[in-house]
Amino acid sequence: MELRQLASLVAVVEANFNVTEAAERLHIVQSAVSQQLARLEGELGTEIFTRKGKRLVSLTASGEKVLNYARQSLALRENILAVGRDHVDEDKGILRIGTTHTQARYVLPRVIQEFRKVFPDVSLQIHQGTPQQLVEMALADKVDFSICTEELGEHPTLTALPIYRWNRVLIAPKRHAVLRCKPLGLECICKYPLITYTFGLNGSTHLKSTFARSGLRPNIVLSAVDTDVIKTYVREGLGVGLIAQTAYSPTIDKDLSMRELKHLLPWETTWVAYHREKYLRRYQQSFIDLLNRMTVENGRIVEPGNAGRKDRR
Amino acid sequence: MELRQLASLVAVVEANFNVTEAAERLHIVQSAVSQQLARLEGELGTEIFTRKGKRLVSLTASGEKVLNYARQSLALRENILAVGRDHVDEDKGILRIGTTHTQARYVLPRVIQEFRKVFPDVSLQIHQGTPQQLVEMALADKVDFSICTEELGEHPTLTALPIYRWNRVLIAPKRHAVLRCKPLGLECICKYPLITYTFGLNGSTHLKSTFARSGLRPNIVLSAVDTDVIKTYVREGLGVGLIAQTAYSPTIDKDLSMRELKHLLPWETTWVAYHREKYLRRYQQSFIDLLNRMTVENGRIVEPGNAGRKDRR
DNA sequence: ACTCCTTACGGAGCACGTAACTATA
DNA sequence: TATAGTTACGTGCTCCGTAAGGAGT
Repeated sequence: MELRQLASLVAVVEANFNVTEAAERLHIVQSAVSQQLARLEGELGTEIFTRKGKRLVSLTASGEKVLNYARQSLALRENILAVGRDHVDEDKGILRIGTTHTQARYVLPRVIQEFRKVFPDVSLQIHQGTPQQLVEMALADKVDFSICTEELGEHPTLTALPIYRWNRVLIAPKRHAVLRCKPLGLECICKYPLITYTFGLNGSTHLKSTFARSGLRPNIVLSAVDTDVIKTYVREGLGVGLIAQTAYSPTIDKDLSMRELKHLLPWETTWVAYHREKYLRRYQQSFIDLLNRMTVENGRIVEPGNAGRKDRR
Repeated sequence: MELRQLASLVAVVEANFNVTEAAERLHIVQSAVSQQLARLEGELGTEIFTRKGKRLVSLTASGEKVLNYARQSLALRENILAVGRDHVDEDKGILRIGTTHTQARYVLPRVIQEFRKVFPDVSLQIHQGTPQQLVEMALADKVDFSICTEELGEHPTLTALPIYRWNRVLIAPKRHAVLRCKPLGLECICKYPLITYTFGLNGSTHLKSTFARSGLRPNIVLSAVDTDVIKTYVREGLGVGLIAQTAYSPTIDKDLSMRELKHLLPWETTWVAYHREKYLRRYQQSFIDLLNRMTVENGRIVEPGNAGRKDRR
């Protein structure tokens, strides 16, 4: 039994039991994949797939077990290859980051700039997705690690590290009625149509329950995955925006008024997470270290990688 | 990179960097192993071994990491093959048990008899060793699981399950002076030369500290790994024996007097343990289930596999 | 009719074995 | 000098590709 055969098995499953597509992903012809599968089943003396005539339909009970082990084997191969690449040139390679729009747009630029100074020969890939997708991507090694606020902290096969804590701010067009509320409270905010992040993104899960606990039903007229979209509609006068403080820029957004809501809304933690068994190359570890040293002051990222405020949590 | 290459790497390390010996274990010629290693190092682009001229001396830093992953890969291959064998004939195969002399001689026979009734086509292998060796054997998959009283419960990469609790009895020739002690206490026992298990076997670690805590220094004139050896010397009049209650047979040992010491000496737990990631075939799981259902009454194994006393722990 | 999988067959490459060479103890 | 490892080369097997055949939608 060789890894080649296990790779065929995994590829076929990931291609929804379409052998032809699996072959394309493996950059070999379809018949070769068929042969590997036949060889594997022959060697194990058991059917891995259930079939309908010649078509593969699903996995047998044994097949499920084998698949599980096969995936782990291939992950180990990746680790071994990574050890090799690290040794050949430990400052050169690819870094694949999975994250949400908001992180990619407002948080990561400073970190990435810092990272590029130290590792100019590492090419960066940013893969965007929902928190659920980011978990999948980290588990399947489609990305080296994922960064976002939800989902990451809970999965048992991911190692998750907290990066920073943040809260929301309210944004509204200058002279909007909400700005006259003194003091600014939840009931007051709820009087106006709200625009905020789509449920399940950027910590909106906690947000919802906070309003619920106060017995308030916010009127969310629009939700978006994307802070820029929210700002746009706030500018259009569609409503009042609730966005991450890190996403508010006093210079770019000077046409919008901002109010902090730290005292009203729950704090969120943004995490970085990677597969528990993954070998991290030196520069990957360095990136995570940079994230950990990242300092947030008044919701603005001050200086990743310097001494800064260390007592952040 | 294929498993064949990783197998060569592991074999060489396990043969103390002797390529010739590794080749013999793999049932191929030595040059073939050399080639596989060269191929692996070539593909990784890194030296795995440090060399003295042509001879392999040790692993490099990368080599250590690779070896670690390689071992895990090969363990996964074993699991996959086991899934296959389970499917081909789930009641047929080999069961390799690692254990100490005392377990093999006094505890396992009843369990094994029961097991053979259910799985007549499983061939059994008993491998004996010290608790330390048994841990190694379980970790390296030289045995399917290990059974003994010490060491097993602590190792993090082993799954350990308690089987039964036991204590020691005192044995002495009929009419020996120690038998006249009423009540029988530790001080009294310490007046006579003692014969018991060698340190690190059959729970003698706890035994030592119990005497120490009472401020007593037992005079252990002979220690053995083997209960039968202890009995022999007790019969010779060399001293008083402290053995596991399960190892005393009223019929065979009717020339020796026995006294329970439950109230004086610490209880020991005998464990079964296997590698945390190991796939257990059906009959292996069944054997462990049998061990778990094993019932001990007055230190005698009553009936493995029946209802019996279930409130044992 | 089209897609998809299997099987047969041929060529290229890889693995293993033999053997000659080289280096260490 | 004996032992151990590398390198060279030949043979057989594996793997991949092409292509034909059968099975499902």
